Amino acid sequence: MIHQTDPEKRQAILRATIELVAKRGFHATPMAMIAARAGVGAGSIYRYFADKEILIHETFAEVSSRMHEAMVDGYPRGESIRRRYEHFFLCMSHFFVENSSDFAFLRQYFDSPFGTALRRDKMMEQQCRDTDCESLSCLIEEGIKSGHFKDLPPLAHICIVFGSLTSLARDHIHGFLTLDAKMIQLIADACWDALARH
Amino acid sequence: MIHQTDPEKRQAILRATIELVAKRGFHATPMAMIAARAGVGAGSIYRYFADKEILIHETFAEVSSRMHEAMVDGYPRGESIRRRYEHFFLCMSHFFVENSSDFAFLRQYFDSPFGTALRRDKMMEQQCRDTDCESLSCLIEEGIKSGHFKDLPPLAHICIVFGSLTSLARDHIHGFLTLDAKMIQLIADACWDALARH
DNA sequence: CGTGCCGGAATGAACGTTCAGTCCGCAGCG
DNA sequence: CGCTGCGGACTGAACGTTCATTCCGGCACG
Repeated sequence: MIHQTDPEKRQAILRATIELVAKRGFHATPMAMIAARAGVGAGSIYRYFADKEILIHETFAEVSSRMHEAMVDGYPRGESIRRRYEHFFLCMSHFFVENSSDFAFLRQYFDSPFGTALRRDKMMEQQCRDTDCESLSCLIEEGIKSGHFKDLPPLAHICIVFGSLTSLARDHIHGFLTLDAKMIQLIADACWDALARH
Repeated sequence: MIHQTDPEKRQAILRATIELVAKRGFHATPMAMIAARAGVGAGSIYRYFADKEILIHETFAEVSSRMHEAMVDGYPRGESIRRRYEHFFLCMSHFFVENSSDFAFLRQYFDSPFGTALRRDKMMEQQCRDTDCESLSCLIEEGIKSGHFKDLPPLAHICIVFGSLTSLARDHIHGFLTLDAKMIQLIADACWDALARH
């Protein structure tokens, strides 16, 4: 059994994992490097995580939950669908821009055959478990039913929003364009046009 | 110096690399496995590629050029901007759906810190070298200048189209939705709404 | 019978994981 | 209050494995 005696040390390991995997990719970050960056001995990681794979999965869980928090915080419950859509779009953009390591880690995680199908489901599940359904997918289903949105599979709408957003965030991080508040708003409007009936 | 005595063997190695990296990820496909799948000895790979990194880069070049071909084939030169946009969208969708291993390989390549900045530039460059500029980015610049498209950075438009499309292709391959011809057309229309002024 | 490509065993480096020893804080005793 | 002994978290050198790369005996072809 693993005793997690020092939560700070655990956090340090998680943070080191995020930063290194984000910058170097999973296959190029040895455990020893993570340990060095976290300021712990190589063996100590195994006090907190059974092996490398579990470390990666738990790191994902941590990032995912932090992102979920950011999304739910300040959700304009009960307001118009357009405003709620904008909340999601702006929150995600800001989260990705502000936490670029988290973002890069997530991309690595999802696109390596580490987190395929299963994990995406889990993420959706997690967000939909809320009693008031404060998730993008619920918003989209609502929009389709109410006739605000085009009659496409909900997942197609999600792909348009998420796909655009993550591509933009990536290029922002690589320095190819600048996602300031004004730009984010313009792009949110553009993506809205893709979703909306006209 | 490397003598490439047998072009067929070289192709077999490239194909094996694409399929294995697509399915298992780069860090989980040893050279020995590639050799076995290609039906050659472990040492023979080094007759064609100096090391693993070069093998990956050249595999990317091969996939990239095949994709470029598919894109240029049947380009409706001189027709309306809408029709040319649709050509790109439909070609890419079909290419990704038909060549799902190529697609998965490309995603792995771009999102691992293998092909960051540099490679994306190269891809754009390659497409723009054509005298008639049969590339999506040129199309978009034309659309912005002519007032058909919103006044955003061209790269933002590209992110919306590429990002949506690649997310959709991924979910199609994972079986979460079905990209048939009709669906692709609907989504091309939706993305057009994101690009277009209204 | 020579020549040069080929395969796959051999090699050495690098990695994940382990474990014997170290260190630290505390409890109990003098 | 100080000294000592103890428990367990921590360390990092060592281990066994895996992998990229090399090397050489054999084989096919001329």
